[in-house]
Amino acid sequence: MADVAKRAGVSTMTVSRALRDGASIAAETRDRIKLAIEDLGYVLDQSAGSLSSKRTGFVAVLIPSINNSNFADTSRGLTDALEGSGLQLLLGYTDYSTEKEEELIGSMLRRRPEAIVVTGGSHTPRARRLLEKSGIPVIETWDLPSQPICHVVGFSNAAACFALVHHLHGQGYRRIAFIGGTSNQDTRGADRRAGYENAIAALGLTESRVMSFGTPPISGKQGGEAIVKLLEQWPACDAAVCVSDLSAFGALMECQRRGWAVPRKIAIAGFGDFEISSQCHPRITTVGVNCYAIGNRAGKLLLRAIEGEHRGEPIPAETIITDYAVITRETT
Amino acid sequence: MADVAKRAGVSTMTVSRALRDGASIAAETRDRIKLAIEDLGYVLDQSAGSLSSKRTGFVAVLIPSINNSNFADTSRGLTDALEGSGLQLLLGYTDYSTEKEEELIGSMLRRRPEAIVVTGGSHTPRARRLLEKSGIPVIETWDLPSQPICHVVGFSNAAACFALVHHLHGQGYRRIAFIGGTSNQDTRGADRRAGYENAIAALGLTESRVMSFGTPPISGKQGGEAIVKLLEQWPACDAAVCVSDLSAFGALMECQRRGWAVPRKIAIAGFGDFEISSQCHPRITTVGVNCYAIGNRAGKLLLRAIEGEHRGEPIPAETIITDYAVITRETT
DNA sequence: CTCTGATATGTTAGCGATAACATATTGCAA
DNA sequence: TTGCAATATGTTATCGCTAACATATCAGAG
Repeated sequence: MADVAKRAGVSTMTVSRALRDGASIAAETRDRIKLAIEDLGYVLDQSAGSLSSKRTGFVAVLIPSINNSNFADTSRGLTDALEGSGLQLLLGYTDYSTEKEEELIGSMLRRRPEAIVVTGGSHTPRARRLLEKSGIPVIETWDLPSQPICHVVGFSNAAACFALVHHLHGQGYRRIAFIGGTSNQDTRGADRRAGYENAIAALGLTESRVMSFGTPPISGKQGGEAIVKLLEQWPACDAAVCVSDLSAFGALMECQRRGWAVPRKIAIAGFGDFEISSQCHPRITTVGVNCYAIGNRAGKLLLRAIEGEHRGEPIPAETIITDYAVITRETT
Repeated sequence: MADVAKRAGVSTMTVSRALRDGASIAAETRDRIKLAIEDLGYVLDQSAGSLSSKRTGFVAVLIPSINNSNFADTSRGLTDALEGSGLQLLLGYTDYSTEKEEELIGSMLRRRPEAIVVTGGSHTPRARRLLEKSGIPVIETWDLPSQPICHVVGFSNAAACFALVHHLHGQGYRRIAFIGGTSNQDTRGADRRAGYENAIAALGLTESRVMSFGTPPISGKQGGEAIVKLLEQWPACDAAVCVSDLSAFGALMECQRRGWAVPRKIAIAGFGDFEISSQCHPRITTVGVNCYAIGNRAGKLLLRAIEGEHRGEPIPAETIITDYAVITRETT
């Protein structure tokens, strides 16, 4: 920057001002500096700037997996909300593990993000402590934690799954099963299962049929294997609720492969409204959960929170509940 | 850090050493410092550290889209390769636009990454200049540029698509069409189309049938619409090569919806071997391109390059060609 | 008992930018 | 013409950490 300043015949402070907007600087000087920058191929060092200004321009975002169209949509919503704000996403993948999340939170905080967005409301005690003491706005998403750390943007996975089972009951299905992963690490999956169990009880259905198969997130392939095992164990079963659309899709395709009519022999429902569910044949009944909106509203909330923090007037903790809807299609 | 130092009765330098491994420090002192850190809830400020050590620990990665399982696999490969190295990905999405790429390269370089990975070999002139002058290892992936900037990890999209068409010809198909997006911004898509055209010419087939539909990346829905238009325009067409598995899947599902037998009425092939292609019914013939390996090998290359850079012995530009293979399944 | 080299710790001086304040310059109302 | 606010630029002192060098301590060889 000193080189640029010398070449433009100004001080470094003026160069610094030329690179930001909102600073008072003569148009002519700015042009001269821009020229010098172009000539020298200078690129601002933002880490140095952050150190001085105490604004890193980072937002830390932790999602369970990159390879999941739901979370991809959420981070797209976030990216879009932050467009033009000068804020940059620092993305991390937890692989559905709270231990990995804890580790990632640590390494993220070392970068001094201005806010942090996490997926879900269950964390290791240490992770929770780190978040609480971080001094930056924290947003928990994709869930409605009973004891939120700060802000929340999400919905109740249990209620959404309850609604889905209720809907299937309304369609006349009575022997409804649930297909999900084997672990409780995927808390959203566990919540959905809880919603299923609640619905079975509330509807007065006698038997709950839970087929746990594979480590979450369960794949399409595992969904296919699960439905075969399900029908072996409970041949009379007339509907299967899958923990995600991906497993529902796998189950559906396996049925087609075996010549099992869907929904005549067995109905299949998913969760998440992945793109694939509206495109495959037959189209899959699912719960649409507005992933993009979760990210986008979290992004907008976070912008307000950061601005508040910066002006010394922190905004109070907010809980934004996003909507979901059962989408009836051809598999039920 | 000064607080921690005071509490542990040492200097800040010793605290700094306690936080890195490889530094000479007494185990007892380290424990005392760790304790003080835990008590005070201190979190190292890495930006300040980077400024001093000139090592930011960032690796910039630009991919066209987050919502594409191919690129998701590539970044997973990268993440895995970098595991434990202390390097952190700085991910950016170009939306298949070179303008956006240029802008992103600028904002990434301001963070002083230690290496940068870009997708494809075509960039705006300014973007190219920025990369060349960046002074860090640059890796172009997913392509074999004729004039690489530095390192390359990829394959020839044209050759891979050529091989696919050749394979279809071997299966007996003669009136082969290509379904892709309308723009040339997606250079990998354009390369695949070129490979198709070359193959048609090389095989002595008389007519090339290119159905361009929608802005890349074309969706499953667009794939479905495209195959309908394709068969309207060229009813005798007996096989369709789609620019990606997603569009192939959409086309396949649309055929099923209309009761068109695949592959009897028309064969369908994709590109990329997305998970979906091996799970749907019938399974889709495609070209497997080893996305994970592209990311993983790029990651390992980059580690060597950074280390070389750091030791003052930059490694020479490398070109790693990853393999691909036509995977014959049930749609052809 | 001294000397040497290894190990452990401290001191000083930045890294490259910006905040905060100081100073020049300008325009325009009185 | 004078004075004062608004605008444009410069100066100085950090931001929080680590490199590089300096110093202290100690074990073991001679």
